[in-house]
Amino acid sequence: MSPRVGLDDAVIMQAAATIADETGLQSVTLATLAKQLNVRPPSLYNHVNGLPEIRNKLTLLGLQGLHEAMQEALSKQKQSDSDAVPGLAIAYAQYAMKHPGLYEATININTREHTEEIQQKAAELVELVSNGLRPYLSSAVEAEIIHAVRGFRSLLHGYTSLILSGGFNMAIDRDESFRYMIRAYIAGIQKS
Amino acid sequence: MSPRVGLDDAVIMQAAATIADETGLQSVTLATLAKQLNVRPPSLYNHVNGLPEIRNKLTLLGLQGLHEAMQEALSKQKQSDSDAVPGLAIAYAQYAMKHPGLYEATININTREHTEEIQQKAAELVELVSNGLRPYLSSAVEAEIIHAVRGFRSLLHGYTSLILSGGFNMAIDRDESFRYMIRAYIAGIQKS
DNA sequence: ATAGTGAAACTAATGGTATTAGTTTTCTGA
DNA sequence: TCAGAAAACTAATACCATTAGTTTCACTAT
Repeated sequence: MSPRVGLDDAVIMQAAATIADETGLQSVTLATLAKQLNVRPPSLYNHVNGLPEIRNKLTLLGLQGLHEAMQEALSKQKQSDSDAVPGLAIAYAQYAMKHPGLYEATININTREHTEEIQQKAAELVELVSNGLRPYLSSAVEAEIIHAVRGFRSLLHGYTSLILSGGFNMAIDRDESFRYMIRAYIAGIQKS
Repeated sequence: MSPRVGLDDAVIMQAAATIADETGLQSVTLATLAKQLNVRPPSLYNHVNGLPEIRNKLTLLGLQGLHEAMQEALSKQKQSDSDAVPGLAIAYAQYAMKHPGLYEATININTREHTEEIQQKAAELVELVSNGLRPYLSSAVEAEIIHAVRGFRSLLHGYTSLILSGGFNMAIDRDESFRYMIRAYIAGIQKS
């Protein structure tokens, strides 16, 4: 009756990530998860602490994925150092489109308690963007770099978030809009 | 036993908006709403069709509020016409900070069905931003205007969304970052 | 004034959710 | 081999939204 399904924290989170990306973050419940894994909901508590913990782990997975995607984009174009930022931006957006559920988990941190681990990973991401953006700025004043990074993140997140929410449906190419706004923003921060 | 509380669609939505702004959109439930209004949950169905409808109405309220706030910002500075956009941006952000719940309702349209009314109001908002942005653009090509509007909305939504999610906590003034990014973006779209 | 009607409240019940407690089964290592 | 820990289970509790069916109130027309 309990033939020891090979359940495991990693297996559970993999299933949760798949559900999140395929049918939306809000449909990651203990019920759907248990059904997917051929197990009764309470059994999941042997491996995981409850739904909030699962959500936190999804957030961490999303941040890690985003970080890896951008890191990879950076290393692939090390030659043309000053042109790294559009690559970063595209990597960010592509990851979000490929993993909408994990990306969504990355953002809605407001209501939840966030782990130390999550804080850490988020800071790494800021650091990465920061380094990518620095060559574009004439001033090396730390405050200006922070303003520039915040703006860049706002642009990236706003675009992806609006797309994932069903926005930008007019018959104009979204990718082109994305390239346009990145180009404009970069030009803008260089000017001042 | 049923002393005819003066319940009403408007009263219900007012309570829902308050709950949304004060304790988060996710805590707008029929249970909290009924408790707030001193009524049992099923009674609400005499006035409202269910939770999805309440959410849609909150979305509409948010869009209307946003539209009014930006419209007002426009009319208050009609003199310096070419400098309207920073005012629009500030009005947008201020409304979102003042009404975080309604603002959130404005965005998470993805999972829900949206009414014709909502589509309409959203289009009006785009139109308003579009008109505000037009004087800044050298080219009057419609596609470029759309790109510019999308970028502007992305920047606005990204900034407010990240703030509301608890981001941008470093000891650097957020308002200044906001002014920086708006200034940079405007400079960027003028350049090309 | 009062009877009747429709609206607005109610109670009760259903089915979904997370979570806890307590129990059984299975695997493993001594 | 067997004893204990780990991993599944069932049962129960406490929420939630929603529907059905019932009662009560307020108004309107006689």
